[in-house]
Amino acid sequence: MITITFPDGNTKQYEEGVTGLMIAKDISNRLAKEVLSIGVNGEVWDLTRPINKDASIELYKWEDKEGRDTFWHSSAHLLAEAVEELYPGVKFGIGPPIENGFYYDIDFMDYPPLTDKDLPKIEQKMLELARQKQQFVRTDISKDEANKYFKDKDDEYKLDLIKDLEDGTISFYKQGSFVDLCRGPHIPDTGSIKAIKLMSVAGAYWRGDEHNKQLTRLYAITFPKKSMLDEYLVKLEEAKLRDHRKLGKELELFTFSQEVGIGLPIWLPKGADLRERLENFLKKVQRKFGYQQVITPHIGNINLYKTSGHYDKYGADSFQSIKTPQDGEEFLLKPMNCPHHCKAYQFKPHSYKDLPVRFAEFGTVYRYEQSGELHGLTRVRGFTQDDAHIFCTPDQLKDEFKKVIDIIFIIFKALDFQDFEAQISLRDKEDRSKYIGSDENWEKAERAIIEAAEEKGLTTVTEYGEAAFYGPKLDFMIKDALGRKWQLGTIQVDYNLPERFGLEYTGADNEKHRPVMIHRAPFGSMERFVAVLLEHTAGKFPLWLTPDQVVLLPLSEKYNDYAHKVAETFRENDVRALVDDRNEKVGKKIRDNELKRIPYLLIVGEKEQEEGTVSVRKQGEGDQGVMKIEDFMQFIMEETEKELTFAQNL
RNA sequence: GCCGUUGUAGCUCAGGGGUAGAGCGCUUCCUUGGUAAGGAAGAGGUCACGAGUUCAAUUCUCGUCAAUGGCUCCA
Repeated sequence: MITITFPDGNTKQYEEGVTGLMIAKDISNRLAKEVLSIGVNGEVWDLTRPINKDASIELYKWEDKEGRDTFWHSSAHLLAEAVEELYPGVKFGIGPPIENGFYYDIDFMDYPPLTDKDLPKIEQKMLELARQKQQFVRTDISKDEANKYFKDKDDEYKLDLIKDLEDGTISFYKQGSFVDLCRGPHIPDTGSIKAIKLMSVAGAYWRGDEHNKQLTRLYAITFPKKSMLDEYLVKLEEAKLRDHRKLGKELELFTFSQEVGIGLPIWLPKGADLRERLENFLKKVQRKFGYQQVITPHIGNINLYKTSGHYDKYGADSFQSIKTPQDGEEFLLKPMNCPHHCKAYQFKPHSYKDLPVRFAEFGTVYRYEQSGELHGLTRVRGFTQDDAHIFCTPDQLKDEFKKVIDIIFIIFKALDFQDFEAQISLRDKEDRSKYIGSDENWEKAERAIIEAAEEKGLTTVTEYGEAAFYGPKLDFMIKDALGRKWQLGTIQVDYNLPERFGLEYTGADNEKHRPVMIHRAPFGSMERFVAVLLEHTAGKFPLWLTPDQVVLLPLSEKYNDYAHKVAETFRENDVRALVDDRNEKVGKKIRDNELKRIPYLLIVGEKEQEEGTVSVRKQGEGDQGVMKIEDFMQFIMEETEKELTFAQNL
């Protein structure tokens, strides 16, 4: 007998060789139907794999990520089986579960390129195979046997994978006619896969390396119930309604023009208005934190970027230099603000007593992003960073870093971004050639970030190879409506540019010292931030941010003058008000302005005109009754003020 | 940059080898209204661009450009 310990601490005796499925059945038949995999001493196992020793276990269902991953991973095998039947001779790469479903990378060899039209056929095949309730059977296998199997199959991708595996840890899984190299685990059989949707086909380089062959990646999702698939598809449709590109158009915030150039956003009046308000908000916060605004040019002499190292790193893949009538004179559109700010720092000698010096600028930069990477406002070629550079002594570094984290928290709280991920981005462990500066400086910088994040109690993930070329970063990632992660706020520690530019301050010892630099941008860029904000709010901005706070709806043309007069009074008091004086019925005006996400609609007719009132209608909540003009103005000013001070005093 | 998809009116989209359609929006007129779409008329399109096939191409083929879902990249 062995002892099985459950998550709640209870234990129970079982025969040696008991399986997860048997334990689940022992608890209840219903659980046995729902369970997908089992955690055995922290490892996820098949439900059919015998447990031969005492163990702590946890049963995973659909609600658990481990359960879903097992389900989707098994679905990936099912996809592969279907594809192999329909396209004999294809070769398989990898097929992992992802956040929403799974994919499989497949080399379709000489078959014509797969298109969307081929997907339903594969779906049908999968359903047909699933209904056969094929069991997933695990076999432990030696490295030699594994190699032989895939050599016979002539599958260089699997052979490539086996190369990195240790003998004795290799297993195969078989379901139906399909055998795959796989660590597992899997669900007991394909019968529980009831709903299947192939989402899209994409190209993906083998092992994510663009020098390797591009395989065909099939994205798909499956569910144990048909209704769950339907729900998922509805949710997807709803997410698309929050797409910032759609909302940006609808709300007239920004646009693009091929004639201006791809990836170069044009901010329309309402968008510019919104952006200005965000900028002013941050400026106020930064003033409190001791920042000073500077303004620097959009271009800089090419030599500036040779000094900084940007030209060496990115020159070839950038917008090319701007020439002047003067021979040999070249300028670059600035890809970053830091070199300019270094020069601002050097305008006069600094004493240690001056530090930290904090230079802030909404600096517009230009980067030649690959055309396939451009994406709405989140990835563009010209954008404005809410940039600042802090020049401080090494002693001040950690404190300064922590203060920047505070600023980012203020912003995230003010705009209700609760679901973010803090990522520490360090150097690539293997390839140091991508970076400038000494190991010693890098280690110092990396340590400072790790410690500051820890002391702030941040939960972080660490990514190697994600650092900037001059220093490590702490990045704040937020998801868009479709769950794609975007980097917004970033804080970077840099010992290298101060060295390259020869920055100095005089210490208490009357000797010259080198300051440390912090690069930071809490929004990241105005473009990306507004995009993510749009998706989070679905275009319903808080009162203090929204371009139009109030629209007056005269009941008929007779009351247009009254409406305009009221709106004018509002505007004189900084309440952003418009009049919808179209020759339409009030129901129509309400509908149109609700769709434009105007927070307050004020209906005015005969009664209101006579009494000096407005009939208030709140977005999404309907009629709020009648108020005196002054009372409403007072009310909305207070609401706005309340939001703003709340935001700024966080 | 690579793989897939898409490109028709300002917007959302239908259509299809014989040079174009709807709804919304816009203009004008009627209507002057009480909390999510009042009515009528009208203007508006080199069917992304370039080549090829054809008596004839917006439609078929190829190329280019752009958008889009991914991959790679991202100072």
